[in-house]
Amino acid sequence: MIKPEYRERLLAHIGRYVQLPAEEAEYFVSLVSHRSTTAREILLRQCDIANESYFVLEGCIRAYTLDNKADEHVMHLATNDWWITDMYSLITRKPGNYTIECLEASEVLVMPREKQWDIYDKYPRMERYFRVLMENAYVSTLQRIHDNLSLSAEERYLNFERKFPGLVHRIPNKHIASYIGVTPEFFSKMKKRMLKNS
Amino acid sequence: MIKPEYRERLLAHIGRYVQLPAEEAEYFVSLVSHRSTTAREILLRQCDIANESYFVLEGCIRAYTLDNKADEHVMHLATNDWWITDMYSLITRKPGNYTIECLEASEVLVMPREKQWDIYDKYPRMERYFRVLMENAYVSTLQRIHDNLSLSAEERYLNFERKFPGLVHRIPNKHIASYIGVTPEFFSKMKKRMLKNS
DNA sequence: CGTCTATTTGAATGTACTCAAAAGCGGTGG
DNA sequence: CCACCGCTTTTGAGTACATTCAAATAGACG
Repeated sequence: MIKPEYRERLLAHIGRYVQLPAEEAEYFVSLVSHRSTTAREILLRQCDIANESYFVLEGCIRAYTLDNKADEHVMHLATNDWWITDMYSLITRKPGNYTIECLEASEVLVMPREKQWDIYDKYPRMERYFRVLMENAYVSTLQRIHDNLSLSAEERYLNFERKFPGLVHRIPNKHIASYIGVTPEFFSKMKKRMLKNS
Repeated sequence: MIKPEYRERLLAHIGRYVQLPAEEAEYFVSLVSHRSTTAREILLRQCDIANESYFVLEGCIRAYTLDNKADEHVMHLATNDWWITDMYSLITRKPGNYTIECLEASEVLVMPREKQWDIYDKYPRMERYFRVLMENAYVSTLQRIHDNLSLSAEERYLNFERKFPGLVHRIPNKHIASYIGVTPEFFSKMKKRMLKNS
């Protein structure tokens, strides 16, 4: 049984995107299970097929890829009330490129892929929920491309702080450097420079 | 009345993502209208609210933004059988940041936003079509972020040629430079270098 | 307390940019 | 059909932002 507080968190998230009759909402919540993780725990490995999505309640989780020089790139950071998964692998049923790792001990709700797909037929309004989620994820990813092209590293970092307040003090900074697209060394020098000029 | 060939093109596109009864497919096609455009014609201006999506049949259309230094960034290039719109503006009903411009005289099918939203209630399977489109758009946008972070400009250009075969000979190269994230000057030098080394 | 990882620092390097100017190209009108 | 005009592409020189590599320092965790 899922803690009522966590139930409410997920229901509130859904409610922000779509209106649901109580029956459907109950059914949706009945499909997820709760899971506690430790720091550094891996939820999905590169080359595995993603079978689940995770709704983050507490903690922080990253999804990263390796490029052909074996360098890591942090593609997603998820904290309170965000979904995280390897969408490519989830929709294609092929081995993915993402490793999903907990950066802190975390609490998540787990949605099995198969149940998610079943619900689309049973309750079409839930398909709308995920459509709208996808639309928003798509738009914010486009914004990230635009920012990478048009903003300086300092500006991207300021954006990051607005989007993830306080996260810089919770997780290794090299992951933040990777997320905004710079090396850890440059990130370190940049932060120092920003402090001096403020 | 839409040319049967164009009708088929749209139906085939839908068919790649979702199975539809003939009735629903007919209804869907009845919602779009055909439009011929000239080169340099603007379909949507920055700061206007997007009311339509465009399915490109012939020609080439770009969507670009301006950053705070008034530099253009080509966010989308659409050719045969791609949808293009300002998704942010379309879903939020707020003025957008994209200008959508035809780079060649083009043939498009126009889907009014309002009719698209209506159809979600009438035929839930169409909501699935757009959900799946969004999932794919999202995944390929993530891939673009990854490529921008991990590939050299040359590799990004080779990817571009694979994704848009022959387009380099059809449109001003400065747009391609912008799409892959380099200046026109650098793009020119890079192409020269690649020719020499091959 | 010791070990492992993360961060900082510095020097040298490189990739891509800016600015300016010349050359090329294409469309339009005379 | 040619000549012109405007836009695009090319070229070159100088520059900047960010990287790489190496090493020292700091911090976290068992």
